[in-house]
Amino acid sequence: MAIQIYNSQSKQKEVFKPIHAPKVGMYVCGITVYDYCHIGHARVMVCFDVIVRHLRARGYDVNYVRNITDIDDKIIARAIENGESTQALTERFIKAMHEDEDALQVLRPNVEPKATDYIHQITDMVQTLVEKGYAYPAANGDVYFRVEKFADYGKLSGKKIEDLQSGARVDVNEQKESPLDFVLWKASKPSEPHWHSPWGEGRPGWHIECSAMSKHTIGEHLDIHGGGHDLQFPHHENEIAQSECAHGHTYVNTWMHVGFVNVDNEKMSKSLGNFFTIRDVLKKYPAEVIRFFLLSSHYRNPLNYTTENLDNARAALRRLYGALEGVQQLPPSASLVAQWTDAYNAAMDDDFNTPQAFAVLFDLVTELNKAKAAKDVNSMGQLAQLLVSLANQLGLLTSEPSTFLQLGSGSSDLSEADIQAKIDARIAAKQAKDFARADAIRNELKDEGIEILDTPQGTTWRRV
RNA sequence: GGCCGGAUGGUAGAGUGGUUAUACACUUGAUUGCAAAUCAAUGAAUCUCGGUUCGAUUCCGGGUCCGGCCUCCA
Repeated sequence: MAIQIYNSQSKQKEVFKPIHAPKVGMYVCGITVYDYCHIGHARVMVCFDVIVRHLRARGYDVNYVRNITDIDDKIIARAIENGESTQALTERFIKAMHEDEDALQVLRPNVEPKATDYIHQITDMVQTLVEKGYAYPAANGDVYFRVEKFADYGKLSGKKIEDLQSGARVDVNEQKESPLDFVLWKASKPSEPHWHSPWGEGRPGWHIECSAMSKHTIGEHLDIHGGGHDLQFPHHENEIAQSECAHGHTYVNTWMHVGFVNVDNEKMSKSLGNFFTIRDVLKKYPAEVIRFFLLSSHYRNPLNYTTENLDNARAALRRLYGALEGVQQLPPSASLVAQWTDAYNAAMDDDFNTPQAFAVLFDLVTELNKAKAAKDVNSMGQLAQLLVSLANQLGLLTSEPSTFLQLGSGSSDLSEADIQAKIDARIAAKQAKDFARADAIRNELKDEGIEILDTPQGTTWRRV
């Protein structure tokens, strides 16, 4: 069964065929590091993390590259605002980004190239484009890409050059031959960070860094290139123009774009100011709940950020962990593994359908709970281990069940020892048939946000 | 204005040319000292108007509404 991936360029699912199987070259546009990452960034990180994990689980040797934009207008502006160097600013936020990713169980890409480490490769590529006539230096020291020279311009986003020209939303810039032309190299003011180039002191334009860095970390022809949906145009369109004109052949086979996280059904974005940072949300919800939430909708669809949806994710995750609680895991039989792994892979092979994969996990939970009810120690042990191993492929169920279930938002002062003492007292009361006392203790705990569960394996507790 | 995507039960969210997942919530039964958890059963949806078809939620066309891109954005 082959993996099918929806290609944004062809607008349909295609059978995935790497250029040099089993190797896969995959490049994802990362973030511009001048602020903390928000939940929209988290979605892109988590979705591509799951995509890479699944490709690897299916036997591919994935070279996963995700860049870091560490020089641009906003970085310069923020650094001036803060009275610090751009380097100090970007290093701080790269560190913060890694902390957020680690919390969300996002595996690091193989390479995280930074634009400022590839200036030479960038100027080389700009030089090539100038030599081939696809780019031109302007009088002020900028270098622009000549969009009309590239016949395929618009093939990714479905836009036509004529439509774009009449759109009139492009900057009027005297330096450009055409308003659609975009900057490859920007002349810098003396006070700004700058690098030497054949066209004078300056810094790279945004789009060119990805063309240059993908070439030098993967190659001229990528299997997969991804990013947020808003990058499709103009960023990815411009990358295609640069790379295909510089190299003279196809740049990317499969384009993947992750849908937005919305707030009140509107795109969450820094410019709209309606964003929630990952670290803000981590104060309110366990990281795993956030990860589950981000994967609960298909990656291409919009995802609405609401407390209801986060709470729902938490409740769903509690069902998964609840099934594992008190079960001694056992190695599953080959037939059991085949049955459930096939179902799981069928979901994930179909354009990484995580909601469908979740459904498989929950079906497995139902079987596991049945086995628990029947006290079938052998079945439940095998099903539990299978559940954990499949969920682990999604970066989920990586905690001990009791650890997750006892995490809470409640602000109880009770220590675990206090809780255990009350539970012991209640058990004693129950044995003495003093149910009024037992219930009183249970209510005391409930007021503290602690829920008591009497199970065949003994009394356990969790936070509400 | 140009281009693109979406509309599924109370909520979230998949698949499917015929019998529609899964989760949360609701109802009933079993279980429990009573609960909780769990199991079982039940209820509950495919925006609208046409077309193709024996049959459309699914395919095609029109409409309505929502969102995105066209300017920095994940």
